[in-house]
Amino acid sequence: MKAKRPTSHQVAALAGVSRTTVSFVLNNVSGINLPDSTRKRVLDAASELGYVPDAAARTLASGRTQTIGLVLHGAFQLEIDAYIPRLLSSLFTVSKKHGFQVIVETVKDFNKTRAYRDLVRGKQIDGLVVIYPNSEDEELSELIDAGFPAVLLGTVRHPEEHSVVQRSSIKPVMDHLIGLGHERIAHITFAAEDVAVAKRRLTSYQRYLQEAKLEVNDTLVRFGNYSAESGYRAMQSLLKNAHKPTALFAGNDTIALGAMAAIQEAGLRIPEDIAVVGYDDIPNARFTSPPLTTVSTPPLEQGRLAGEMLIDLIKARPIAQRQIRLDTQLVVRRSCGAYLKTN
Amino acid sequence: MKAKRPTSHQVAALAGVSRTTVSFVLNNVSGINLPDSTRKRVLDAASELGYVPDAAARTLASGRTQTIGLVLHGAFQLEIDAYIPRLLSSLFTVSKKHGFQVIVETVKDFNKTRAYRDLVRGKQIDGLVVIYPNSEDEELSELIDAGFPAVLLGTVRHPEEHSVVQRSSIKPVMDHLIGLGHERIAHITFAAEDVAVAKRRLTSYQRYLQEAKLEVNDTLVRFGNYSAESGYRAMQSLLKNAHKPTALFAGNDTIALGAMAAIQEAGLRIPEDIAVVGYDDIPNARFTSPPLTTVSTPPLEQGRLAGEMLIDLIKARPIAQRQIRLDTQLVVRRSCGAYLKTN
DNA sequence: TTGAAAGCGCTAACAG
DNA sequence: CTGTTAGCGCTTTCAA
Repeated sequence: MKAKRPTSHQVAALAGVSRTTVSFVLNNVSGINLPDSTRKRVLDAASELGYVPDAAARTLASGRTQTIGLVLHGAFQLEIDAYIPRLLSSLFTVSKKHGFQVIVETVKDFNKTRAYRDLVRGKQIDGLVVIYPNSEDEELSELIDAGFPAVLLGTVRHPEEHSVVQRSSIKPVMDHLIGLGHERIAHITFAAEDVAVAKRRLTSYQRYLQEAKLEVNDTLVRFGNYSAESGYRAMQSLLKNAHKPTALFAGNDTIALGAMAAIQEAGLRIPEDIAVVGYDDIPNARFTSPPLTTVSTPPLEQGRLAGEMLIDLIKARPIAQRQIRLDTQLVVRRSCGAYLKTN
Repeated sequence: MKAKRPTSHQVAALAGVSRTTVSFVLNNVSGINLPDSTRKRVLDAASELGYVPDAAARTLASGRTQTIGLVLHGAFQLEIDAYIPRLLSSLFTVSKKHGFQVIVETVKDFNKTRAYRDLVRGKQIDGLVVIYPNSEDEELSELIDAGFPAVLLGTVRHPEEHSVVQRSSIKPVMDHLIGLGHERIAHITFAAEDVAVAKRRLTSYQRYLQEAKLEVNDTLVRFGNYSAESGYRAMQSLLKNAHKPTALFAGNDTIALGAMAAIQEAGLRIPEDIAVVGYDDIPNARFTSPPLTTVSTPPLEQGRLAGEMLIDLIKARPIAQRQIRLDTQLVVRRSCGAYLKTN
């Protein structure tokens, strides 16, 4: 691509106007009334030359990058968790619709990263979406305090921060399992405790057990690490308990898949011997054997809303609500449910 | 973030040198021998001020963006196919390691898109990775002919084009199924025919059937569309055939998952009634019920190699080979295999 | 070995 | 309503 690209100068020359006018037309600057004829001449000239503005020059001059940064937990989330790609997809779509690019920044360790700083200070992005931010992330707090546009997903850290989160459906899950008569309900988290959402699912699980006067016991809890593999191993470990659980609440569907494999491999039936509930309702959840009971969550909507909120923020438009809470819903399938009632 | 960011000017002032020197030090320009003392003064000044170069200014001046563009088939690939996110992950990782950002461009219709053009002409990227490029994509060909760095994944269009592809393992799959005695083997593609890889899997399937003098019949073929859902429906349709297939070769694992659900829902057993083979060996494949026989493919390696090749291309370094072909391997699990032999 | 200075291509005051 | 012009912050050639 050594070929000289056309510049706004050439477009101006061809259209017989100044570069200013070209800029006005191409950026659709409001408050300027150009005759349609001029406008058309410019547009025609631009398309004839195949003119596309140089992004860097535009950014340098305007201070806007038309790019948003998406920060997530490195390899784990992208390689394994089926929720994230769908979130990404809708974020890409909505961003594109509004003329924004998305830069994805994968972060290994949230506690010692310069990911935000370099992206923000290098003026590469106009705003930030952070998935599952760490509650103690100081750098993020500083950025937000300084007024940098940011939308957090999944975790509410501070009510003033802009966020899109899901309402929890842990209570319906636990009510359902307890209603079926289960008394030894195990839990496998989908991530370590430093991921706030994973931790919250765990503590909610414990709270609802307590409220139902059921056994709250650490021997019924295991920590997964995003992958089906980790769910598989966690379940194997749970099956070694003296008193086996009669039900499992998995931190997410991927964990549940691994756990189901471990259960069936041990010669136990789902749900007759052990009922299983997941979380997220990934597209495959209805195609497991048996189909997985889970909580349906809206990744596409979450991505879209986060993108729209961030863009509003970037454009300094008023935000209706700083915190959007999305509904989630228990979806009962065969992996737990009617079957047990007939026992 | 209204706070004025420090510029190279201020770093220069603090270090008592010129901006040129700052630029030399920060960019590690070779062929310039600066005394370590100067170098250190600059580095110290930069870190004291928290200086991060303005990306746009740097790009404008240097002509380099340090960004690569990744083009894929919109929502479908990202939301559904488990292969893509893993590829992305490794591409992100390797890019980051070499100081490159990644811009993801999702494309709806490869036949009428300006995705490449705007990204390239807007000088937003230094190079391009295209996943499953369309064989007839003229725009892409023009770009490559013009010498723009590009690496294609999954599809070989022209031997001269840089690409990272997988060796096919269709033959081992078909050999295995045929060796087990199957005579009516069905196939569900993972995408429509315009995706070259999907098409190639189909034609290979047909070729090996033919070579084995087995029935090649369009009633045994269905077209899926990435999702498990589409595999599910395709299988339901296959099960309506007068002569049911005794084995299924699914275009990928996600399709296989849906198909397995349809088979089991119809009251049939896997592999006793119908054997199933997938493609990709997604992380969940060993946790299906029964575990899925499939072809293991190396998304992480593919992403890494593509990234490295592209960066070599961008930096005009010599490329060892224009085409990298990765090995794939049949992984036999219970969804087809030993079981049938005992029948 | 270091510094001066000329752009890179665009935007957006400001002037006309 | 349109054109002139001064930067935006950096890289890099050339000269000192």
